[in-house]
Amino acid sequence: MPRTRGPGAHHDARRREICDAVLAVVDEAGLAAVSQMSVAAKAGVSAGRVQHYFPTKAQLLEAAFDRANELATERITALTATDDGPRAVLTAVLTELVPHDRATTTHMRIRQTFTAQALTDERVATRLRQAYAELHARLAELVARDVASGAIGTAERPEHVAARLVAFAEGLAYHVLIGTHPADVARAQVVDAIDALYR
Amino acid sequence: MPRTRGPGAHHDARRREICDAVLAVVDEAGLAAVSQMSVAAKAGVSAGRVQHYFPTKAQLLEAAFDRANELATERITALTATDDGPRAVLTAVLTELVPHDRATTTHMRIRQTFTAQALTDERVATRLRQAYAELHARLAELVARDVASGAIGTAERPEHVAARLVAFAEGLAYHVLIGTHPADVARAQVVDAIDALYR
DNA sequence: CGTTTTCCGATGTGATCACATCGATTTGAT
DNA sequence: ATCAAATCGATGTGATCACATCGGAAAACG
Repeated sequence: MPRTRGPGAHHDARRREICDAVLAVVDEAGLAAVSQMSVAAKAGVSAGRVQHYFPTKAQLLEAAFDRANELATERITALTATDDGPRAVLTAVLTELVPHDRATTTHMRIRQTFTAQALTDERVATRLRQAYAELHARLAELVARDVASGAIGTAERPEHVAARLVAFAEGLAYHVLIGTHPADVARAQVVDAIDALYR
Repeated sequence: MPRTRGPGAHHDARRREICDAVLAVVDEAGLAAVSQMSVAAKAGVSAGRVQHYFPTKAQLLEAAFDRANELATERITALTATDDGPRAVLTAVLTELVPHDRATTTHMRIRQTFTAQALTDERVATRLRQAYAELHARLAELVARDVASGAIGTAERPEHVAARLVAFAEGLAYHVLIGTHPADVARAQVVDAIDALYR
């Protein structure tokens, strides 16, 4: 039995595979297309296995959303790691929200889908609020650092600046997704919004 | 037979009632909860009538989305009618996108839901793009007027300014909907973004 | 008034789904 | 090796759904 570390390493790996299959189905066909069958087919496993690891559909969706947030956090953390100063990190993170390749497009399609789901699913809503609280806090801290250094001069609270920039980038992102706004214009507008902070 | 105007006045009225019921179900329970049964119950009619006016579910959803866009256009037209100048109209329309009462909350919940649906439903996507093209054109025209008058000084194209402001207002709106951002702050931020144009 | 079309409620049908159940196999601990 | 737990495939079940069908009621029209 191949096991990399501790008991249940396979258990977690299989859960992750199934969650990734859910996210792939959501990306390609939306939440309505998610079922034991479709997920099992996408993951290349039996429907029984899906049911074994996620006895109810609600648990499956919640776990998949957790997985999406986990992936998002990884991406953001990677961008935050390169410590080129708050401005560079802010720019990197926020422009990454605008779909410009397969990975970012998929990511935002999934996010948009679950945001809609959150409107009528309190469990998803709770997770979404938690994810945004963390993102806003991270970015607000970057803003606060440059406010303290004097690079940013504004009376606006750092948390509000962060929330505003995220909302702007996501609003643009949705319009890019549905094709009503060019990705390059959106990206430039995000960069402009950040630059405006430093004037 | 009570008929107000021309043949089929009742026909159109009943279609509208059913579409409004769809929108009510979407608002309260999401697109997943839309079925002949749920819509008929919400409208207080028989399932047979729903099926008669909308033979397929796709037609029902498309008609409901058209109805939502019709209502949105009415609201915007009402705000545009009061000709207090481009700036006042821009402010009125864009702040109206931020949920602050029952009507605006419902409107944005429905919009968010259909935006997600558009990601995997090309018929809805087409309608969504058309609706945004009209909104952007309307707002761009207002911006262009104040650019021509010199009240707004910017090198940005009016269509891009309009798209940017809408994206920002909607991005904030979604965060207000899910409860990660206060409505009054969002509204003030929208007003600020417009004010920035006039500096 | 008659008839032709529209309306619409009721019922049927096949498909899909979430979830339960259970037997067989595999795995991990001792 | 042995046992107990975890895994997992297969099958069953009841519910829901979209949509088809059809008969009668109502309305529009000549």
